[in-house]
Amino acid sequence: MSLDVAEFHAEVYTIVRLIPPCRVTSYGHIAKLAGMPNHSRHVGQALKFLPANTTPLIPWYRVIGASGTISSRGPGTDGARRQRNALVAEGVDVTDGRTGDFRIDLRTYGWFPTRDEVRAMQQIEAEDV
DNA sequence: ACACTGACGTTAA
DNA sequence: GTTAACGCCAGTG
Repeated sequence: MSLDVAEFHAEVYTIVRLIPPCRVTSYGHIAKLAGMPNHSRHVGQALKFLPANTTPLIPWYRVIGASGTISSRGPGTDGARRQRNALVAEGVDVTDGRTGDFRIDLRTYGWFPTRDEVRAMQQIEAEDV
């Protein structure tokens, strides 16, 4: 069974929507929750593919690297800075590293549920509607 | 087929 | 605490 890219992206989006406010998780953890533990890079690819304004809103800015740093989009881009602003606006404490990188304390803000917990959350979402 | 890239992760030093 | 070297895998040229 081959994996459809669109299907993977959709799976990523449904999981990212479940991240609570003021919490962050990593690309790799999203990949695990989607059942693709070695596709962390493609989680980033899925988020990059995301349009600016989505309905429902997908909190892409709550996804950071496993080391607790906001991934750089390369020099000359402002994506990382916008991500930091979005997190700060939510009340997340973002510290500025020496080399201009942005760090978040995962022990405080990290959100790393199991697949079962995510399934339970999806069940609750379905009931709420 | 080949080399290189990327919003990544783990490990070693 | 840090950086460097791999491993990873779908796209791209």
